[in-house]
Amino acid sequence: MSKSERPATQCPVGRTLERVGDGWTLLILRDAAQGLTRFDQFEKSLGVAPNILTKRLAGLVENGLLEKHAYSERPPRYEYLLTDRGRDFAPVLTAMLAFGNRHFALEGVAGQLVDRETGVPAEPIMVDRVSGKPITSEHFAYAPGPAAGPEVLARVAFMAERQAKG
Amino acid sequence: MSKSERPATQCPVGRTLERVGDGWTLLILRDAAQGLTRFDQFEKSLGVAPNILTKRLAGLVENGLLEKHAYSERPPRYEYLLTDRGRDFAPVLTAMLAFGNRHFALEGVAGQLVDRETGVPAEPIMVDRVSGKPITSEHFAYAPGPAAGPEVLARVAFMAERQAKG
DNA sequence: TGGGGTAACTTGCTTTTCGCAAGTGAGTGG
DNA sequence: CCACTCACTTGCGAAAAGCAAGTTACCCCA
Repeated sequence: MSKSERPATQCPVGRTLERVGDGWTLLILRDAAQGLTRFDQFEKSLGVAPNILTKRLAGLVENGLLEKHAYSERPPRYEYLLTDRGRDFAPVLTAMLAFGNRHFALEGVAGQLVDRETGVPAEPIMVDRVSGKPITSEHFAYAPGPAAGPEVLARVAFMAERQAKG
Repeated sequence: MSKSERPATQCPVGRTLERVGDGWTLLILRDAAQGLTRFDQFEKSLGVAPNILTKRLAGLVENGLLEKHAYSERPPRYEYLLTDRGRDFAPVLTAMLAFGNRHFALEGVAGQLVDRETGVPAEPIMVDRVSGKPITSEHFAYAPGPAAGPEVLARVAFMAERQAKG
């Protein structure tokens, strides 16, 4: 996507995508969630070019999802550890995992989340933490928040108009 | 990322990213979920170049998330409608929305999901549909499925080894 | 009948980014 | 002291993205 200064969206999805909405970045986060920490581990696992990896790791550190930590001073060696923010990204990956299994597991499920105790595969869905209601368009709607600017308001207005008509 | 034939991952997250793991593609899906259907609506909303938009829409159609539907034959006019598969992608966007609001809403929340009846903002989390347990690494682990090949098995083995050590 | 507008693109060109290969620095192991 | 590991950087050609303009096929209005 363009690097040039586009006018900084307010949309929370857009905000997320601006920072981590890159293929390699998401794969790095997947691998980090599975316990990879070192440059060459990511390099081998992903088959990514080192210059690209350097950039993506720097971006993740800059945005606070990874922390660069020296585990050896001489020689200088680093590992990249997930921060709390990075760990908090897990639901996005979980949602992608579930979606991939539902739609792109042609030859059957290759990897899945299972209950540690029972071994039963999970069926991850999104619910509201408080009410427990599943997040569907039936129960929930996109609405402006306290900081909503014209961009979001216009979008919500469009959706409302659309709902009224059709 | 590279278009050249890399050896087709089995990882469900990887599978998903291969097909829709592109910034513009994800933004198109966001907009489609909010009711946009037409070429020029996406073009204006996203500020994306038309040649790029054409490619992304074609990719989404090819992967079965959108359907190209003629709403006028003369002149030929098309709209792009979410398929069931496309609608099923919503949890990923919801997870990104929640993540964005938790971490990148500097000046306050601009857009959020609210309960249609009560107007109370949702706090979307992932749970197992059957047991209702929240999807955390405490309760759930990544495990090979019936179709797991060496790639997934090696990854799981690595994670287990890592867990054992500390 | 003709000028303007809309919608959904395509084409051509420039700029940016990516991917690959090779190189570098600071060590460790034999 | 030679090979090897790790975490990179540099240089270069290829691929992709962005921009502007053009195209097709209508409809509307006077």
